[in-house]
Amino acid sequence: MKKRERHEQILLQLKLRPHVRVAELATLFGVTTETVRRDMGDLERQGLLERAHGGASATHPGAHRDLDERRQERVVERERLAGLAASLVRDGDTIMIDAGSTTMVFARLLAFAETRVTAITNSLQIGMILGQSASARVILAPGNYLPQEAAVVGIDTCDYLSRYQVDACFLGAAGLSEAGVTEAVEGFAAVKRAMMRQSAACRFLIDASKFGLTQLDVVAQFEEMDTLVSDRPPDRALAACLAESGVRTFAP
Amino acid sequence: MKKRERHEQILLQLKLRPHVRVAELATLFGVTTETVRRDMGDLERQGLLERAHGGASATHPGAHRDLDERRQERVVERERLAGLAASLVRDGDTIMIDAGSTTMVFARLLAFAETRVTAITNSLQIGMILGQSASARVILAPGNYLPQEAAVVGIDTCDYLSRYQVDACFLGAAGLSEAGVTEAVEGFAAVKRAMMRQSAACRFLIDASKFGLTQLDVVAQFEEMDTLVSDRPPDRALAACLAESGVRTFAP
DNA sequence: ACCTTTATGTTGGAAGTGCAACAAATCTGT
DNA sequence: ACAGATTTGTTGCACTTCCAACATAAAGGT
Repeated sequence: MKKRERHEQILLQLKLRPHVRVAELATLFGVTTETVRRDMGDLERQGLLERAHGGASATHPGAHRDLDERRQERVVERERLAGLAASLVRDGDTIMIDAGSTTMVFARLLAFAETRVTAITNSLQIGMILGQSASARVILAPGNYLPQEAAVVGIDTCDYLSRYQVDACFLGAAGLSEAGVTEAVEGFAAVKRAMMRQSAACRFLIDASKFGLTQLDVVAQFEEMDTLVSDRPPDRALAACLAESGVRTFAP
Repeated sequence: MKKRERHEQILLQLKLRPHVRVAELATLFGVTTETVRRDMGDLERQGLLERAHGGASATHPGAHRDLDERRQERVVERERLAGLAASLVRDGDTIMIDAGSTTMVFARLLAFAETRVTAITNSLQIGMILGQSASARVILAPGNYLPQEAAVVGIDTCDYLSRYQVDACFLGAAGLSEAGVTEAVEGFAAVKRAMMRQSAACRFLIDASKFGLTQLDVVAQFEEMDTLVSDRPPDRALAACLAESGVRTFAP
């Protein structure tokens, strides 16, 4: 087994569980612990994992090249945003949840709060997180798997969603500007629109760093939004657009 | 600083970085390493973190303790079995893969071998593993999410599967005896049967520890099996049954 | 084939960690 | 105040891991 293979295997393992041990991988690969240690050293220098005593951990999902301080601040703010959104869900609600890093935090808080919900999602991670909670019922949509996002998209996904009618949908987005809500990942916009069609209320979870950005796919006009949840109030121009279309905005 | 406070702090830290160390937290909190160790033990029992040598990691979204534990067992045998099964797949094949710890290893080897396949599965983990491979196309079935197995089951799952026709299905099982192939997890048997109906060939991946065991749900009679892949040849009686029904057996 | 570079294995001692048993301190309900 | 439960600290020992230095093996280029 070559070095390159081991490196890939280590990273693959870390996608499946948060932590691997040096000794464990050494026996699995049939090499010395020192070799695994060196492998981990290489990968750590590339920023692909984080070393720990006796093993290594996956770098936090969604950690690209942001400064640590910003990353921490963002976590806190995103947590608050998601907390606001979670407070909009009541026991017994049926909801749809879109794939995304913000909605993932939302799902975790929902699971933690043990809100009794039935949730339909196209995100595998969100399904797994919310599925941990005994008080949640999770239904996963089918479709073509998108590895970068750990979600499914495509016609099957949209078709399947159209079989349900729920109280509300919680959607993330990559941009919010005068053009409306926009998305960058191919296939996501269609899924979001499908979810909107099947929901009595449509709530967007968009953190302030997305304000003013416009991406390729238009997901929704202002008129189609019911609620915007964010970590900061939008600026003048955006706030005017939102108010004009009667979008309720939640922000600390 | 009270216990509860420390617990919250530990979890907060784990939201900011993937891994914390016992010693580090001990000095931070001003308590003994033993205390931190106990705290981590508590939190681990609640499934809120994952212990590691010298520290703890955040539970990875989508990591599963029972599955991880099961994966630790019989690694070598399972690897060999899965390798045999993977060698039965050719470039361009369309296959269905059942949820299970053995089939998960199979999927990993398939991804590693970069076999060009289109795979349909009801297992989220298998979808994620195989989806990593650029040469695999993964289609996920919908359904009710089963947290213990990280898979979906139910009528939707079976319905959806019936829309496809594939070259082969690769199924695990909890028991193989004179009664045939049997399964213990509720809902799995129906999915396996649905997969069998849509496949030209039906291959069972069953390690030798399952020989002689009979579970509640009968998945298949011997006549319905095409191939058995295992890590050891079955004993006399079982081999006779298999031979009589023309089941091809692969075992080292 | 040769040399150079790289990768891997081996070793021994230092340091870190886990565990269990016990003791001390603190909390809790009556 | 008291007894009992819970929590925390202490200690000793076994085990694991780390690190650095060196030896060996494999790979790659000319």
